[in-house]
Amino acid sequence: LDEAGLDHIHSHIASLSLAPGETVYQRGEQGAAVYTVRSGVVRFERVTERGDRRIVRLAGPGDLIGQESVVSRVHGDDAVACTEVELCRIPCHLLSEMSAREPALLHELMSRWQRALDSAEAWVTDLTTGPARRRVLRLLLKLSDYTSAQGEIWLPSREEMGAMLDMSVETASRLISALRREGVLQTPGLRTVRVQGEVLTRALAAEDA
Amino acid sequence: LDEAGLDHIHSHIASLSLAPGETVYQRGEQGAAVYTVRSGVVRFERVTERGDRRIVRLAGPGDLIGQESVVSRVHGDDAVACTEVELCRIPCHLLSEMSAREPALLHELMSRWQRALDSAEAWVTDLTTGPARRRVLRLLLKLSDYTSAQGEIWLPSREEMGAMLDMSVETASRLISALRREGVLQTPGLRTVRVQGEVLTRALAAEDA
DNA sequence: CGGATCATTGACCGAGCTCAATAGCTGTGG
DNA sequence: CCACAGCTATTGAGCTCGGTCAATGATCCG
Repeated sequence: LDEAGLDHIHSHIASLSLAPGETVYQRGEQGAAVYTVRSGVVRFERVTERGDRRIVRLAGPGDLIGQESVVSRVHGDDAVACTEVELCRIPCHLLSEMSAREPALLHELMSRWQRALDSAEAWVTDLTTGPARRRVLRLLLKLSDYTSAQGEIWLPSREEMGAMLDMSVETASRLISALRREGVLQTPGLRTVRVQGEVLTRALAAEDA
Repeated sequence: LDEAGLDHIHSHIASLSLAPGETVYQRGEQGAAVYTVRSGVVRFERVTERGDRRIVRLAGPGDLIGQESVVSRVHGDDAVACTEVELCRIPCHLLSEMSAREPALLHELMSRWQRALDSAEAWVTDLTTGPARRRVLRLLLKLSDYTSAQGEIWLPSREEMGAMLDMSVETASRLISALRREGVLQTPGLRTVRVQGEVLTRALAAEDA
């Protein structure tokens, strides 16, 4: 890409930051851009027929979100910031322009789609299977991918955990408390958790035995 | 596309049919082709750390499977025929050739990816949420999308239902029996089921109330 | 006909839900 | 600076849904 091209691109890419709870987009909207996550965690949620929220996937640094806009599909879920989040907003028309010049970009785009699909399928096996305690441990393992520079991991509210793992807030709370007592995790702040990967892995192995 | 082009394509596209239980591909393999489903139902399954099978998604007529091969990713799950299945096998190199000539094809491909992602996310909200009876009813609703020409719907074995809905075979059996007694469904054959959409919808509404 | 596999049904029990009370934390206004 | 209101998290008590174990039918071949 030449100099003028880069300028053109930058002038159209906006970076934006969201506070926890703010939404990137909502179900049913027709988006005009895709976003890359620079920092923080974004959740995708849907509402069941019965009316309860269910979190179906997470995205973290490096992930692409809102791809459906590229194929002119309306968003199928709400995308909401879980933590402080920094995003890059890339308009779809820009993406089209760029990919016309650089076909490898399309390959990359498809690759991201597959990554999202993978993570949605893994969600089912990891977080909706087996006893509650195991699901909580697997969630912690997944969240540890999003460890911050200071070595702290975002700990969802109990209600969020419930929506991710399909359990009541009480059960989530009981299990986190139990793990704290057992020394598997510490909670320096209300929304942060610290675990030793080693200990977590051992706890999971014990669970799966 | 000209005449010669079509010949070229047809000479490379093979249609194949699988018996129930035969696999299209396996986890970890590096596929060289994608497949479209012409008839029948294909399941995608993964194995949890603990060793139990979990079905994470289904594909039916019109769906594309094995897209990950396009971006040179190994398959993340096993694809297995649930029923008698007819597939079209499209080698990836052919897909590349064609999409170079016809860019709309790439758009279509991405659209299929999004459809798969959608269906994986819907799986979580529909089939892993709430009490067992509700999950069974929602599964029947989903399967009714694959109703055959004779108005019969494929009914999974109880073990398969267990792997889809994360429940024991006994619970699946009990619930199917109960629904049969209540007149919500009939099972003319062991692996086929007949339901009135109307009745099913009402049963679900009662459930969600 | 005998053996194998899958579905059904029963009895019992425990994980996790519901309801309810208590404890912490945060912000707001006096 | 303190008191109070509004959340969220924690903990307890009791009950139910669904799991486990086990026995009995139903089907399908060989």
